[in-house]
Amino acid sequence: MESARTRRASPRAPERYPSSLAGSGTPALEGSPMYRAVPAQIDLPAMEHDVLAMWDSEGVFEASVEQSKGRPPWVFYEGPPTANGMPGTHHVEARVFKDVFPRYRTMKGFHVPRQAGWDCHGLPVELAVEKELGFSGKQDIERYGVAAFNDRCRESVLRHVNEFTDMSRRMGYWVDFDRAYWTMDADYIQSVWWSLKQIYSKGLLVQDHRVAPYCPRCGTGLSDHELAQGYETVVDPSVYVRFPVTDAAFLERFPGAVLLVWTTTPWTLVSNTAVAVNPVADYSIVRTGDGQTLVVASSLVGQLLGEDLEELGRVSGSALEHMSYERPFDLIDIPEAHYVILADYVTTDDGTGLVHQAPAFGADDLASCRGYGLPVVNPVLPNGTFADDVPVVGGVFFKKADETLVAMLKESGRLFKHVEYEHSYPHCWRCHTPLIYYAQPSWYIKTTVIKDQLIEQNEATNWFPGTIKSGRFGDWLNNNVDWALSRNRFWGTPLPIWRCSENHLTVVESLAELSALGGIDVTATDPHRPYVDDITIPCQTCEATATRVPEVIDCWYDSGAMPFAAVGYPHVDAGTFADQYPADFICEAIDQTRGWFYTLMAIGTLVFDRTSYRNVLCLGHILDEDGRKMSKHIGNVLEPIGLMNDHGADAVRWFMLASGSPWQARRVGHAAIGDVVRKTLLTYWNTVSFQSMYARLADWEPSHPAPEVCDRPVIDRWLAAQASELTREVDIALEAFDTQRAGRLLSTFIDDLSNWYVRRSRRRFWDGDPAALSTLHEALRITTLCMAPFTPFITERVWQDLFRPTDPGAATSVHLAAWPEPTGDAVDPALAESMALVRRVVELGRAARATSGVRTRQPLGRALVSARGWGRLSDELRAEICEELNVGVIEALVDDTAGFVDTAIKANFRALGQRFGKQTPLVADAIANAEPVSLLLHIRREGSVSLHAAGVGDVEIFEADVIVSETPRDGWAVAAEGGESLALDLHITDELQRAGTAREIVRAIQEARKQSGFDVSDRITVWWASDDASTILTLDEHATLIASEVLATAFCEGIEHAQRGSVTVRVPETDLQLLIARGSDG
RNA sequence: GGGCCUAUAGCUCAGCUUGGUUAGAGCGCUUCCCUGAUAAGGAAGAGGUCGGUGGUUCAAGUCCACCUAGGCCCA
Repeated sequence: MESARTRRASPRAPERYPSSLAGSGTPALEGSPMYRAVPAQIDLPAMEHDVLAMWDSEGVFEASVEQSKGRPPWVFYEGPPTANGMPGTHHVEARVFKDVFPRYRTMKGFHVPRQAGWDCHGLPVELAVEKELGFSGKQDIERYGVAAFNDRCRESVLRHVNEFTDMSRRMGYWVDFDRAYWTMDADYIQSVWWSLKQIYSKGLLVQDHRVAPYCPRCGTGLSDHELAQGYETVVDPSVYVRFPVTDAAFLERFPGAVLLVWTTTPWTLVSNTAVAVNPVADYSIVRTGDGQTLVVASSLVGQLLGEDLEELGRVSGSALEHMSYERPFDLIDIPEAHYVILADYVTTDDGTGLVHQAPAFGADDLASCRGYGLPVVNPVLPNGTFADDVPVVGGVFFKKADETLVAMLKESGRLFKHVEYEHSYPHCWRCHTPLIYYAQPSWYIKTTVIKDQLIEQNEATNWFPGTIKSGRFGDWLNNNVDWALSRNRFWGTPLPIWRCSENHLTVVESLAELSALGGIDVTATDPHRPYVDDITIPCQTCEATATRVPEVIDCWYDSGAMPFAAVGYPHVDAGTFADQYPADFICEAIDQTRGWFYTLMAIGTLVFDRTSYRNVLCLGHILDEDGRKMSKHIGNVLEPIGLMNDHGADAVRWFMLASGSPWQARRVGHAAIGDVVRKTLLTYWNTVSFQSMYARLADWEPSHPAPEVCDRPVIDRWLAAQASELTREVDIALEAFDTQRAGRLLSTFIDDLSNWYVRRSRRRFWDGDPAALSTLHEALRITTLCMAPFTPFITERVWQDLFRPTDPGAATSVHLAAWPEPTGDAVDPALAESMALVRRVVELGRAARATSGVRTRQPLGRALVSARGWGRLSDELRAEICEELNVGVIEALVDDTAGFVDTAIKANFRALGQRFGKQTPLVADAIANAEPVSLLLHIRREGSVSLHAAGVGDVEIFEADVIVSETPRDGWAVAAEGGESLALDLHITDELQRAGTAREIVRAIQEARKQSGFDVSDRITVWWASDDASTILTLDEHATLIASEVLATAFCEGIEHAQRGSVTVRVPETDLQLLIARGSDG
């Protein structure tokens, strides 16, 4: 025994470890199944770097994927980031969630391959390069050369890949970068081509018109993203125009009827094609005071036309459908048009409820007119002027035509009203030219055809949080519009459609097919522009030469195609795909609702008739400490690597997973993350360090025999049950993708472990009690395993120090271990409840101590408790309370009839409400008016009591129907909470007084030992002297106790004999003189 | 303009699904206690019209409606 204690455990050991983490670590313990020494202090970021090095050198990630081969797959898809910017803290957020569930599922026995990916194409990449080159439009790019431009784009994509991989590695995100997919790879592009051919062959890929914001000066369309930057407030004319009805039947009922139509863009009236009304709104036909017969929405009659009028009739919007009218201008030819159509988007809040339709210049207009097969006629040239052959306004810039046209309306008597209208209108962010919504030919995927299927697939998908499913995402599907797929750009997947002069189309699925069709081997050609544009093939219909159409596709299609394109399906690897479709889990932030989440589901449904994911986790955004969005502009960006090097990646991960709700916007800052370190990580670490220190001091090894759990002290049985419950509950929470709940369970358990179990059991650890060491060992093993997916670094460190060396069967990494099984027999709900009561009573005791002013070190004779369930507590549990509160005995406060306590009774509304409903307050009154002591005695004797409640009658009241509080009177310190109370007997006898002094002495010596840097196992000698009789008696009585508490091997009266250099100890409120010194010789 | 989310202590957030009469935790602040692992722990105090209004109910932070403010997405 003594030899073990001479081995220094050294709680003040250096902060850094021997850097080797592997099993061969501590040379002195080679081959010994003992714990490694765990210092109390730890530098978390430094420890994490050691763990990263170990994972690399032992290939732990690869091993975890390898060793699970053949097990049931759990499929995860990585949504590809665009790497042409620096990674930010929001990337860490998503990646933490993408990491924790694969790790958890791996522990649960699944095979979880994780392929990284990179999104390479798209307008943001092009814009970044344009900016670098100082370009201001497409003409610049064409002058520069598409090949050279695309080379720059390719290079730009690669630029920050290293920053992304470094950040991912640093945070412990396990994903396979070596097998990453790149959306610009030739194989990837050909998979996309294949899928587009599938969609084309189903008749769902078509060319049509698309209305998009367009800058007539720059000659280019603008993306939504660009659009958002360029809104400016302008004043436009707002005109109300008369459109005479020409429908004979309607005119017969309402002679001279005129549609009153509203628009803020008079120049589009030249192209008027139809008038839209809301099908379910009411429309009134009214005769005004000056004799006009007007048709307007009924709800707008008053504000538009005033009171002086007569309503001739009222019809629903749908009754007006197909009614013909005379258009305001007859400048261009628009055949088969000019009648009323129905459109849901028409509102009757402003305007007239009748909306002018020019399908070439409005997305809504185009969509509704398309439903009627109306023509799309566009008299405006790409440079923004009306075509020269248009009368009157030919050659005029579109905006400038407003003035002329309004004057013409006035002249022809069509103008009803003209006002100025201030609103925000999009302008080009480069040149401030007002944008024109402009119809251009475009390629569409007709997703509206599969809308019902999409809704069905969404029904079968689990969304976290669930509100997205029917909310944001469900709404989006319900309002589905066809997918405008093509872009008139350069850096993207080229649309694989070849067209001849006769407009026959040939869609190809691969370079191999192109080679076969063209008779030239082009399989080695870069499938990007401009190289692919040079390939021509004979038209499959008419044999004329076919060339590729000029467009590339929306890069969102690229990423949505990753389930198959990432493995080159079907050209490269059909087998892998079959095993990995659909995904069990995907996760991104909420902005992907209409991005990746949609494109994945749409493409999956289009090509394979089913969506590509089962469960989708949708994260809220990360904000700065003040709740603002992080942006370079404000300068509030948290740099992720720096954040992790400050606090450790584990702390950042824990924050993301468990602090606040993942699916809500959250504020992140240094304070919040530092909190995680102190509260959760260091508490866990210190418990580990504690276990290691005392196990090593006692030469204890986990393989040593220990009593069965059921034969151990009650607190051990309690902890074992809690640990078992922990693994079960965390499992359930993670199964439901609820990391917040899992995190709360874990941090609560760690708190219980450290601040209740260890606190209460310290003495047993000092003595090397195998039952205590064994119990804590197992509890830490379970905690470490359950926490491993959350904080992979610190748990790995603990695994290497405590569990790998002591169990020959242990996995070489915690991340190769299986999820801990709950031990069903250990769970005892009654014990958990009893312990909760014990802890509540202890809290009451502490509160009573605090109010009494008697410090805890001063023993007290007895305490009295009133609490329901007290009678069921075992003596063992009552003893826990006595020890913790330092009182001699603790007794129930029951059946008091001597006026020793005050008894108060309150109605328990929850119990009463269920039985009495509406009459609850009456019964509660009856309880309040009853005499509490006799009522309570009656209930306790008979089980219930009958009371008369006014307006109700006689009712039977049980103990559960009342909340009792009993509080002792004078001479007691009392605390009460929630119907439970505790009273401390404050009478201090001389004997108690001396016991208190003994405790003071112990405490003072311990403090001095600590201050002087003695090791916890050092033996000491104590010298003392006093003139006070009581103090001398105290030392006589308690010398043995004091000596054993402070590890004194000699206890000498007379300080004059003390050795040189011994330490003086001050004991407050005594005249005791005390010296101590290390060593056992006096 | 439309949809969704959010609003609880000075700050960060639980609690709301399943309504119950003293609304919790952490951080910060004040005072005290405890300490033989801990950067810890405990007690008390200050700090709340649970965003507002109305409704349902015996009873509303919790359910319903409307409103206000903020955020996100879309026009």
